[in-house]
Amino acid sequence: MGRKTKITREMILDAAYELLDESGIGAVAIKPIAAKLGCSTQPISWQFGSMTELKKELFFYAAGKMGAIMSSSMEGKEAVEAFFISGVVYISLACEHPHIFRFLCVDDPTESVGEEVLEGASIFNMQFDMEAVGLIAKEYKVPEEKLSPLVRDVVIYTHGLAAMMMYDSFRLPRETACMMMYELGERMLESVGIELPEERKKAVLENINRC
Amino acid sequence: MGRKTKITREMILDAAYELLDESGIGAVAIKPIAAKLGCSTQPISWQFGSMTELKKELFFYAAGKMGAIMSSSMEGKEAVEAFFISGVVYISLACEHPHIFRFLCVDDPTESVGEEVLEGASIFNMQFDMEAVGLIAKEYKVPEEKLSPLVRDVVIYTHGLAAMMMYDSFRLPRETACMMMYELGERMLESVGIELPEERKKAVLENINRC
DNA sequence: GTGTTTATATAAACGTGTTTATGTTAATGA
DNA sequence: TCATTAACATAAACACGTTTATATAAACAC
Repeated sequence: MGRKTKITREMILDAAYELLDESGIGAVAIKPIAAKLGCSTQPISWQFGSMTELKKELFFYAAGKMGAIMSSSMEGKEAVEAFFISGVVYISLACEHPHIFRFLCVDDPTESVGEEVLEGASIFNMQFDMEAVGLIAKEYKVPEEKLSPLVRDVVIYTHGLAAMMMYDSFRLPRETACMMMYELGERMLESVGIELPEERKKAVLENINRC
Repeated sequence: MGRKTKITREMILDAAYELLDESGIGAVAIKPIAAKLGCSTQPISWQFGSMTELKKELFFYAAGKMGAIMSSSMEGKEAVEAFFISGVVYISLACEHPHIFRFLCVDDPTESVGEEVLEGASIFNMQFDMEAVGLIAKEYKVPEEKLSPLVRDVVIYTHGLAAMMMYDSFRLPRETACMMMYELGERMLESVGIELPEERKKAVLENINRC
């Protein structure tokens, strides 16, 4: 019983996500959200109680969107290819949606999410990659202990590259950045005897616009 | 003629720097600064005109402090050693003064400094390193074209590692991070035939607390 | 000393964001 | 139909930060 809800949680999160994407987490405030939705601030307060609660949910909302893009991009791909694709998507996110990248992967997660344990933040795509270690190790018969630090290094490198691509203070085309990531990974894998066919590179770099 | 100035520009910048270091750029506001100095907001407004102007100067003020630490740490060192030390200092800054690291090396510089051309930001220690390329290339008789991309990759890796060390969402001891940076650089340099004496490593890692 | 200029205090105006108090509309159940 | 309740609007209270208007205090010039 009661009135039918016109302003849903998802509508609010969508509006908040838009503000985040356009102008950063600092612009995510109750009045701008209300303005975007053409309503008063009441429905928002009513649904989320407080802004910190809204931002907490926004974090998981955005992380979910990112995860979905990651998953769909990697779907059906072979292990090594999937690993590189995750890097391409990561870098592309930083280039095309710097505010979201910052919010998810650079900002202190405890500020938005609180002290809860989370698998987000800079460790964001780390899960993807740690899964990848097992798969690649099995496929190419390389001991995990040898492969793991290399993958870790590629992840760190990718994170650094992506962070540099934000707000293009680095002035580097996205394709070049993805290429750099790929080539570093290639060298790393070659050092443990994993050779990659040349057409793989093309297949990976085709995913540059998946974002 | 006129009254003697009690609240100098430097006192204000110092207070702002403290707030930045303690609680991030969001805490750098005129009232907290005034509170720290035990004065009204008037001297601050009077000296800087506006807060954006103050933050602009704060950027260069903080960058100068960082540069001084860098320089003094690298002073008198051999080229390769100096290169690695700059990385150690960079990572240490991220660990010990995350808010300052973020402000200088991660945040969008155009937001604090405006559209002015600057050598700061993520390209921050890049100058140091690009100087280093020339010196190392000369010393070890390696063509700069071969060395340059490697150094660039180490810089990117170091940036990623440092960014991950902020707010210790990565939960890695600083020493370990510095070691990782060193070892990656070592491998890179070895790939172009530059061998490093073992005692170098110790000398570099001794600089871990220079911050 | 008097006046002028510079540096500061006091205090208010203004904007913006959060939260809450109160009232109103719309749906449901009896 | 009427009471109840959920969903919303209106609007105010409050906190904070920035900026500005006005007054006061200190240095110096004469």
